[in-house]
Amino acid sequence: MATGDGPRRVTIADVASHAKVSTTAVSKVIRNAYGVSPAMRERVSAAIAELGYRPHAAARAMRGRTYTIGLMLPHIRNPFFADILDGLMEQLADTDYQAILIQGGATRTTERRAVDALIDRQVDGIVMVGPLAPKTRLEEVARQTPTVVLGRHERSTVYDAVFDDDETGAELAVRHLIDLGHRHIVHITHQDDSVARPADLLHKIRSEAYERVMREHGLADEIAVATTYYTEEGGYQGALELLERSPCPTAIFAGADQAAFGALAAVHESGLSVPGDVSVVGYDNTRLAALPNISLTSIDQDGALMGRTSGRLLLERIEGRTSAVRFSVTPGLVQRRSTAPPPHSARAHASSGMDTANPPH
Amino acid sequence: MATGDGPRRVTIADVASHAKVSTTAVSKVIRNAYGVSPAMRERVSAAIAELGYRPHAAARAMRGRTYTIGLMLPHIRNPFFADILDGLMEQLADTDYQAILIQGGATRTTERRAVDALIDRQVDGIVMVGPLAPKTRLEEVARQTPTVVLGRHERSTVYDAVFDDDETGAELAVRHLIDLGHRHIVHITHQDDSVARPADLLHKIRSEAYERVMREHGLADEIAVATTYYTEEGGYQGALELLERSPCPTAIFAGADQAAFGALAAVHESGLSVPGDVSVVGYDNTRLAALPNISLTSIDQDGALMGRTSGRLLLERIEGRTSAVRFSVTPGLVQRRSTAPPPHSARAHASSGMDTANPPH
DNA sequence: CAAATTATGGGTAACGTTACCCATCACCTG
DNA sequence: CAGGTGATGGGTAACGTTACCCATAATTTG
Repeated sequence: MATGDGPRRVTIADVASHAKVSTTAVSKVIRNAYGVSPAMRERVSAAIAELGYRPHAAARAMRGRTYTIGLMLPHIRNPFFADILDGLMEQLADTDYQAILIQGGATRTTERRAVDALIDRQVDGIVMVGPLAPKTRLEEVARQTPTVVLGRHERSTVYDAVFDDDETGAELAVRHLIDLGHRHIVHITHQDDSVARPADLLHKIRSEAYERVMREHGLADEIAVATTYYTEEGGYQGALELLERSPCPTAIFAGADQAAFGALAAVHESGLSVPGDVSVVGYDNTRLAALPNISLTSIDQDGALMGRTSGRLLLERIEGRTSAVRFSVTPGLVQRRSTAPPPHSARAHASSGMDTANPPH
Repeated sequence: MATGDGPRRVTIADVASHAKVSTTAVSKVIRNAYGVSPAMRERVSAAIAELGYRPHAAARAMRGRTYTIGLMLPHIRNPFFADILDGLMEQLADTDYQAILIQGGATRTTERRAVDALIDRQVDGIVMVGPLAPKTRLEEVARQTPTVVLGRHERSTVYDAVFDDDETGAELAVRHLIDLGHRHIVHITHQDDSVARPADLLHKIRSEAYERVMREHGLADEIAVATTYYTEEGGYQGALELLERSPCPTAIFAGADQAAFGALAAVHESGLSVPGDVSVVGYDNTRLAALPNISLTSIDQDGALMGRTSGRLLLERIEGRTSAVRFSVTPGLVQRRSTAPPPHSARAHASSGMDTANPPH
């Protein structure tokens, strides 16, 4: 190995000899453990400051805590996750804990590798955002390390769950479109290779709520779902596919803002206007949705609150709580200019279908 | 501590006794070290597979490598960073290395804490994206751990540098606006609390190139810079401030797409149209810029390439390279519909052509 | 005032892995 | 065939920290 290691790292032993006390004493001070006199604390703290000592997290990992929380995100591109991270870091700010992120990717395999990496690095707690793994795997992880699962709905006794009421959120979106007078309402959902029970995955819940509400309003025949991905590219492809239907849909409910952005692009490229010809609703109410020239109607869920809560629950677990907690946030509709009543029956579309140019890359 | 640790972790000793060899032998096999016969390799591999052994990264950290690369990002909200991460992960995909991320935040203090956290966790290499720290600090880090600094321009003998030619990029942007006939061109830059030499920070380089090009075209008197942040909010505030000038600017060059998005919002809110009244140029060419109803002219820099290169350089350093490498990518202008000639004092060019940027009303 | 209790500090053995070195053994040389 | 040379496998001591336990001093109790 080539690490031209500079001056040797300051260790607990250096601090101990400098302060003329034992390493045990130093360890107790830095951990705020029981059995240290104020004088001792003072003395050791001074030595620590003087030498610029920092505990070696990797060494701690062998014996005690690492003061590290691992956050597994499917992908960092989705700005909604930034809200979650902000919340988590806010919660951790006044503690000794550090958050590290790892990208889980789009498949169970890559996700597993990522979470294993977290476990191998001996993090004290794990937050998994929208994991694909089956419940058994989640519980296996949770038995090794305190875990919060964010975005899944199943009930477990070994991990805590934080989620949005996706059922209600999707219902708000579809109802909003129906109330505006739409009937040809289509949906873009997310494809995954998960083996989890569909009822526990947020995208399944959203898409099933879509179908349910449609049926409840006598629109069973209008149900059409494109199964692509909660990404721009996925939304773009899904919308292109759905816009070829006849009659052409007048409203698209995308399961995530990212997908809605792609859908907007597809609508525009098809020569149709939003919301003149097609209304679009997203989910997550990311900041981008509020930009005036996107102005996307979306379902708001409080990502920062979810992040803060995840952090809090993890700290509680680390401190010893063993009972499982479920925390649910309530979504709300934020109406913007991407939704409007459908065009009147006798309307003339610009020729649809033709210009399938380049996807936004 | 409450970790209800499940079954004890499989260790190298378990593998050794199961395969009836020494722990040393197992260690050699998993590290691909010299001195193992094919038979031995076979035998140990079988035992590893059978027991589902995974090396304990935290324990490895005490002796050898952790096979971990740490990526420090100022903030994950900027989608440009996702490109960098994609590149880095692509480069690492076929190796044993894992990437972990850490958010550095907006100040030197938080950044320092983040990078220290990486060092304490004994990562084998660090990529720092747009760090605020002074060069001395970067070199201090690099002496402890192989380091790539991404986005800064200074020359160092202890770390590798990967960056975009920001000078050229900014020049492309400003020239483009000048060529279109603009004179009242303003700039939005990023504020930081760095103590680095201004000439080494990418936002300084961009803003100085803006001023230089303006001067070279006899537009010294038109120079106006808002110093906010490379964020949506920053771009919004900066644009509001700049739009109050008299005469009103006809073009805004934002130092980053994120800021440009905010600027677009501000322009719209001021009742002005893009590009009818005001042209806007961004930097980074993030995917969002390509969305039809944003359609932002931007300077493209290949983030994935920068990420891949960072990974490669780090692996080389870990393998023993000690000389310093500098890698520069060349930016290019991607013209979209957010830029057009300035409105003419008295003429009937009446928003010719592209009215596209009108928000869906 | 002796005995019991509490408060405080330190010694030591791990934790799981790897670097370094040594012991063996088979195979070449000349 | 003695001595040398690789190739292969294993023993052992760290790495920096903390949990557990014990020793001592200080205080309270009966």
